[in-house]
Amino acid sequence: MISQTTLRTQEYRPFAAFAGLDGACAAPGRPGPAAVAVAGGLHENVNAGETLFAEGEESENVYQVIQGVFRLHKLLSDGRRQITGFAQPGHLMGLAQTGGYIHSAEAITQAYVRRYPRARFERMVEEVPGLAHRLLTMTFNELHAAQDRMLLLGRKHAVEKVASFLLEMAAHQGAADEVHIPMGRGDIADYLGLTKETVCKLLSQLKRDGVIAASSVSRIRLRDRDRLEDLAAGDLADALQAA
Amino acid sequence: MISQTTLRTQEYRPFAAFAGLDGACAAPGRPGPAAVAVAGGLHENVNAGETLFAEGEESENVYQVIQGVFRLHKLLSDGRRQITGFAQPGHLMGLAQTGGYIHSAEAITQAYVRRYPRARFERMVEEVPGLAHRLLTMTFNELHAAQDRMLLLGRKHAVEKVASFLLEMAAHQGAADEVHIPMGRGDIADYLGLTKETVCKLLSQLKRDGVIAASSVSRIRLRDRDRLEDLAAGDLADALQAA
DNA sequence: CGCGCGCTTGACTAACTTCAAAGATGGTGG
DNA sequence: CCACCATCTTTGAAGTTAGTCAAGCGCGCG
Repeated sequence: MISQTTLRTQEYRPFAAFAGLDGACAAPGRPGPAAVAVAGGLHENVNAGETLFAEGEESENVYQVIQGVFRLHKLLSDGRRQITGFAQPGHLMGLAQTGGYIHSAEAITQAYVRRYPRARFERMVEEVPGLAHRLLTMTFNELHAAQDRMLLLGRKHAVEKVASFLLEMAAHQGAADEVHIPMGRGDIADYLGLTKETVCKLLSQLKRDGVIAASSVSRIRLRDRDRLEDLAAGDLADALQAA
Repeated sequence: MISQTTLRTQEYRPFAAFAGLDGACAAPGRPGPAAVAVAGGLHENVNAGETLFAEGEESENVYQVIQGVFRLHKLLSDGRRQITGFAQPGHLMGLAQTGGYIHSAEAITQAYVRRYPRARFERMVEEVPGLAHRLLTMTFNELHAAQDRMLLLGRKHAVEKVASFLLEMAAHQGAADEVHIPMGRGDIADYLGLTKETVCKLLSQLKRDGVIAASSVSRIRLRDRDRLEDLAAGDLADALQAA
């Protein structure tokens, strides 16, 4: 059986189903800095590079991304970092079961989020019909994506990881061939379990081989999507020309 | 901030909350091979090495492990394998949202499972009060564990992976110092993103250093749990004696 | 326009894998 | 009950991939 893993990853859109959360509840809540009361939550601004919440911290709020991109990461004590995901508009962040947040959230770009105090969010889940079920669907999809990423982290080679990443980004952006990469090379590396140097070298190699082209550091064009998909799936791993 | 990641992983027990599913529903359903009708599902036997379901297959059933251990894995087309988890008693398997199963399930030991046809399971989730919420909790816990494993796969060194694995197994078995390892070295390797040879060599190294002892291949005694926890957390990575 | 940070590249190194072979283990049948 | 065989585990030597270190480049911001 041919694994469809990579393709499935590309099709996955986290939390798109949650868009309908709006207007479910409109309560006061103390406005934080730069907060604006909006139907169902407090609208807040987060600047690029700012930390929204940190791993281990008491989980007081649930956030939904309105605009911008966040990185979610975990750290080892010596500073090694694993980015467990990027949160794009629609995505919920900070859903901790008990205890503190399970990862940190930092804005990669300037961003807006909607904030729901934890207790209020939980009340909504109890009261709004169908919300628990939608949350369940979203969480399953997250889990599914997490398992694809385990396969990537544990078993894919560096080129395969980079190819998978490019296709995943493309899928999030409507599968156009021109992909915008909002995060830096270090973030990509910590997402794929590589170093920033390795990411650079492999992007350069893909450019040399004509699989991709770059109009700028953060804008990449997928010139040969089939080749990229074969690479991401683990076929043709050695089909690229040597340096 | 010191990451508590590893400790949290150890404390995690998948699907323990689901024990109460019993007796929720008792319907006929065609009995499969060796199937016995039991409150809430069909009781089935699975022999060691048998495949319960395969990645991509139409997801017709949801299973709960009654006895035994399963490995859940995904494959790349050239045979590289990533084990995304081990399912122990209480654990639900085969919860696919739409389309086929997201991974394969194979019995490591002789096992018993309870089978719920998919439609029936979904009806139960709708009808049994609190079940959706319990499922949500379980899925969050799964996701949490998956993110810990991303950190392990992407950023931990080989010794740290093996140490983490031993502690995770110990935590599943009531944290006693004598740990039973039901799976082979190859399974451990495919779970940790290593090769079986590397797993062997590092277990031997841990033995030489007095951190663990082995009365048999599948029975390991944790002699210095503190050291093992430091290793698993990524501290002391180089504190072991060289070969 | 200039400066700084992040990106890129190359040479070297280390960690893990691969390959090969010997050593346990346990299940089966004589 | 023991011997045999297949399979899994263990160990060592050689090979590869990705990481580390170091230096130059270039984009974008002020």
